[in-house]
Amino acid sequence: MTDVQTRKLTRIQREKREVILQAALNAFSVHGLRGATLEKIAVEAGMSKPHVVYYFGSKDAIYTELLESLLEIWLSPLRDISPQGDPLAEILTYVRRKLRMSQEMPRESKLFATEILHGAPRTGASLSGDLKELVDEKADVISRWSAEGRLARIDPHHLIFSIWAMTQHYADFDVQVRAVLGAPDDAALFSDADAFLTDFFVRALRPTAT
Amino acid sequence: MTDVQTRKLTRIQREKREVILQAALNAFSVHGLRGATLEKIAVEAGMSKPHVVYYFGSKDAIYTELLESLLEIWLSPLRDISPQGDPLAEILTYVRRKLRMSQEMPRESKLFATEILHGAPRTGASLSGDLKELVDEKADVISRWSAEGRLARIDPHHLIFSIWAMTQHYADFDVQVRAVLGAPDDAALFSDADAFLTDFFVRALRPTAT
DNA sequence: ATATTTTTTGACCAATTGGACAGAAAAATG
DNA sequence: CATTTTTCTGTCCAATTGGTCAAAAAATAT
Repeated sequence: MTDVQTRKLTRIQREKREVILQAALNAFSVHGLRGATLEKIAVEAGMSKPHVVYYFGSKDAIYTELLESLLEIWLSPLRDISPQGDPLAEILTYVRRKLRMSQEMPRESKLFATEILHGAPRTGASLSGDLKELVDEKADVISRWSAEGRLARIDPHHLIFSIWAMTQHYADFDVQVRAVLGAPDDAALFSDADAFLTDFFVRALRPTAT
Repeated sequence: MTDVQTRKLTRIQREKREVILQAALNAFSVHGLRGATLEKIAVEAGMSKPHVVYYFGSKDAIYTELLESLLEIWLSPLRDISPQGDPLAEILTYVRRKLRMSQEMPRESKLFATEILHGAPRTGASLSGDLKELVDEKADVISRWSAEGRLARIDPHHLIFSIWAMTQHYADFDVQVRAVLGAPDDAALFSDADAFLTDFFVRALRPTAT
């Protein structure tokens, strides 16, 4: 076997691959797929360029693997919305988890953002497949809540878009946010954002008294 | 003079430059600065590669010129928020104008998005300068409205961020939006988004009856 | 220790690409 | 018409870059 496959990996192999993936995440999230070079990734990973290729075969493969391995964790907050819970609480929890992910995983957020911004050439299938299915399912739950009068009447798909947009904004466009706010520290910024979003969504989603 | 400068341009020069800028906007908004090639821009503009260089000097110069020339129009809706108008109406108008810009100028939106996503290396000054100044000014207006009880009490900066995020989302991540919604036509999508955002911001911003 | 497999790299290559250059073509100027 | 200036392109170049290859080094197995 001339290529390191993903099937049966030794501990060392898994660690090396992880180091490369982290270095690649740094590079890709800042410069995009074309902007990041194998050279840079290799240097940051502390190994030679051919060694990186030895482990992944190509730059593209690293990028794709990153996206795929992150998709699961990326969607988990949405997946965890429970039809059994309290509607407003469930959605607020979702909003806050997404915001926390923006704070703790900004590189991953930017990786997805650039990918989709550029047309999602290697994610398109997932988008209209798994993602659409999951979103439709949760949209149904939200619709039911609205119909039962436990939540404001609102388009559930666009509601989900708005949550994505507002929470990811703090990671993807942090440079702009920080420039406008005058470079606040991370804790303060995300604390303010949390308060704002909570308040905002409570207002928008609380069912109107009849 | 060996380079075409921006001072005194003939009609023909202005037209040629405009053709190049349009071609470049197409390329940059899809592939980003590094992903777009001079070759592609030249082909799409219907001229040779050195001709493009003749007019702008470098690929970077085209990119920078695009950003600069668009900044003005991009911020105009925010600039037009009037302290004299009705608070809710002013903000709803702003939201709708931003949404319309997402619909009519998605390439421009993506151009800014990629630029900021990648750290705004050639826009940073504008962000913490002109942009911050403008946003602070309008935030003050919104704060006053809130204090006067004409608008919900809300953090004005984060409100502006949320408007940016939600409206630009429809342009920047349209691939994802369309995938999830099942490829609706443009008119239907933006009509729905308009209805959603209007309703959403009315709920969130209407002052609570005391 | 010896053989074998796996890991790691230096040297190299082909393709891409931004752009320099010289000069042709066209237009403006006299 | 002649000349000068502007517009435009074919050709070429140097730098970058993704990736190959042979072989060294290290680890593992016998």
